[in-house]
Amino acid sequence: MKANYLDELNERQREAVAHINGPLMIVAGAGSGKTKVLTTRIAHLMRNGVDAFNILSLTFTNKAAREMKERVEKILGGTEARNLYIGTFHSVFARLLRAEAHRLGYPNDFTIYDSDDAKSVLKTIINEQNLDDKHYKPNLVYNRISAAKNSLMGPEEYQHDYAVQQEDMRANRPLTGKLYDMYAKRCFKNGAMDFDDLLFKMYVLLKSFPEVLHKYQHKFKYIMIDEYQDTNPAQYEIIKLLGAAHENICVVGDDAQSIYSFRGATIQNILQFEKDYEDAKVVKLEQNYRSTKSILNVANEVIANNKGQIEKNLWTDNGDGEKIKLVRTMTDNEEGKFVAETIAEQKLRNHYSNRDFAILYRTNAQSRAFEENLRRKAIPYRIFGGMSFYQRKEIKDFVAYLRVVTNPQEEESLKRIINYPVRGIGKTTMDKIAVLANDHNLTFWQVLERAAEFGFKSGTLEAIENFVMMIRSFQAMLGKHDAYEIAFQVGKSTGIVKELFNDKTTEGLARYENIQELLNSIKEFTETPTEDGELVLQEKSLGSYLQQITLLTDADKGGDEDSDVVKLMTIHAAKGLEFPVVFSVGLEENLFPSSLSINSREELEEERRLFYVVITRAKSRLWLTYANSRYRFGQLVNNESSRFLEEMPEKYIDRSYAGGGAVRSSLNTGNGLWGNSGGSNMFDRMQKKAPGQPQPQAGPRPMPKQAPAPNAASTHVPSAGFAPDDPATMEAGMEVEHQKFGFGTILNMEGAPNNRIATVNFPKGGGEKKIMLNYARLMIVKK
DNA sequence: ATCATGAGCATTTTT
DNA sequence: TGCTCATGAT
Repeated sequence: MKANYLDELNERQREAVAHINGPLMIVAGAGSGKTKVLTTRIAHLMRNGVDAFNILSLTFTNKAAREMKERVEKILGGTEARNLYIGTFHSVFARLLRAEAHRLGYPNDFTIYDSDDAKSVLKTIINEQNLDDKHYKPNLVYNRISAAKNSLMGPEEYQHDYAVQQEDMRANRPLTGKLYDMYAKRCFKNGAMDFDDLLFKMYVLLKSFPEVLHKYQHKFKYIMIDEYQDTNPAQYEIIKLLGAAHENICVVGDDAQSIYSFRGATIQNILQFEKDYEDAKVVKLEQNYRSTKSILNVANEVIANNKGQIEKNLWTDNGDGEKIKLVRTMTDNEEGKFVAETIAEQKLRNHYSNRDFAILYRTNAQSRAFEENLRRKAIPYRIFGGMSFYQRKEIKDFVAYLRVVTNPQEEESLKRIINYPVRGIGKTTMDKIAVLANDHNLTFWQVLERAAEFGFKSGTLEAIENFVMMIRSFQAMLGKHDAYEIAFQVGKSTGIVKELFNDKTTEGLARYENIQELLNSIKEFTETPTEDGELVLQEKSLGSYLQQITLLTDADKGGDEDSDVVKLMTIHAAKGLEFPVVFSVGLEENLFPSSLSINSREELEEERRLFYVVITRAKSRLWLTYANSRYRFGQLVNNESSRFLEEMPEKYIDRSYAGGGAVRSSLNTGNGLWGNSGGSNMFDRMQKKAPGQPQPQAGPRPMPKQAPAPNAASTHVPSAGFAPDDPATMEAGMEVEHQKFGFGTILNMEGAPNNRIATVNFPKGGGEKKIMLNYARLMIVKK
């Protein structure tokens, strides 16, 4: 262990680290060295005789957990750090529940449902109840159930809680409570827990089994919680229970960065800490090591508009740095173009690498314009978030097999795979099975196992029996083989891998690669040495693998972690990260703040905290951009600039960039604030336009893509003797015919030789289109 | 039973 | 706009 680890801390940080026993709250401003303090404190505890096995550290994301583990290891050296219990709430509780679930009547190999799985179960139930899923939208019902669980409210209480019932009545969904009840029962029957159950059931477990509570209280003598401002009531109560015996609870958080109330987090938890633990020590970390003065001052001034903050004064020794640049563009696409160009320019001017840049937005849907423009300028990038690897169809299908193997009572997965690949067990048969299962009070799997008793047609019966036999053969491997061996066998015996391999379309190829990647990740899982303490069962089993992956997000799928790429992500996903140069984009009313969050002070303040978070991600340079108009659901809409822009102190803002940026208040003060008066006229003109009218386009770009005349694409009749030509023989400039789009000219060719992509202009077929030649066939008309 | 087509809907944010 | 789901044709 490094001897001088305390010397590397400032006074406040040292104070926090040195506090060993009793409750401690660390109010850690943005960039104040929070992770350093947490990790050093763990090391310090161990140095002072605390056994690593007795330390529990809970984080919010897997990434944070991993980072913490690594940093503690670095401080300590050796392997002791491996005995620490560090993980997210969800993953740690999943692991504990895996050891204890039988007490609650769940199989220890219970399945974890992600939100898609959960909604799918709900949808089934809603339809079974003959309710209209347009009105009882699975999404909405799921959110209600989720909120209930996060405040530890079970189906019984839910249905008897007057206020809750009133809300459901008002929303005209009085049966929500009933659905909650049925959903909970169905999950139980399936041996499955959703994300919220991992917290809820953990609480129930500790509350109902004093001996279990005692066991873990004794085990986790020291508890640390990161991002405490984002905990919800369920997490709060669990911590309270676990920590009650020793009260060695250390929470770290920043009320100014609480941005997860939509998920049930309550800022009250952090504001209340001192009341909950009267002898709590409070340490404030107020020195920021990350950002320039300009950036930090802007952030401070913005967040001062929120009420009820924990008082703190974040300051920095860093230099003033450049002013924050405010940029207005006409359209979302120009916003993308501006950002891409600025990145290219900054790379040259200030010798930045791609990895130094982050583009941060409010919603995932905003990423497209940046992707396109970065690609155009050949700047490598990576998008974090969005559709997760594990949400892809082929992955879910494959994982469904693995789930059925470990937990055959789980119906969602069973339904998913029973006829994939096609084996003649279609809808009719499934309906019949559902009825049988219901009538005889059996699970689907039990019906399948006893199919012979129920008079299926002989062909169907044979298909079912083969299926059952196959699954059983996998199950027979469970005790003797690790996750990879079983998964490999599944891929082989079911024919999935072969089927995807034989699919030579682009999508088929991608799917095949994804499955290979999944198999690789399973292999990697089985080959990574075990690093955990006593509680672990069979760490390399298929069951424990499945337990993990549902809790992984795209961002956790490491690998090219430090590759040199520009990073694109939502502001939420960027919390806890820092970048030399940040582009905070889409700063418009209705987008940021979101139109859904401007109806109450609380919601608006959360949006403002989000703005605070994005500003404080930046180390040295910060661009704030917004567009006058952008496409939303295919509609061009005009937006005013974000109200938050008006809350920033003028002296740190540079409005001259890119032809000047405008803020609403500038409109009132007339002209002259902008470096470029042409921009102002343009802006005025835009504002005066009646909504819905076509907007003039600025710049050299052509008018927005003309919508093709209705049916233009479908009226083309292929010439007699239409025969596709070999893609390899095609070149730009040729005239070609497409069966649907008609005649056109190839403008450009790109892509690998075996996967060429042509940009073709079809005058009568909807204009420019990108055509993947491997499957859209073209005939050469003229070379 | 599978595919193609079109209607309708969606956007907050994520473990 | 682009995706998902339901529907209907083959």
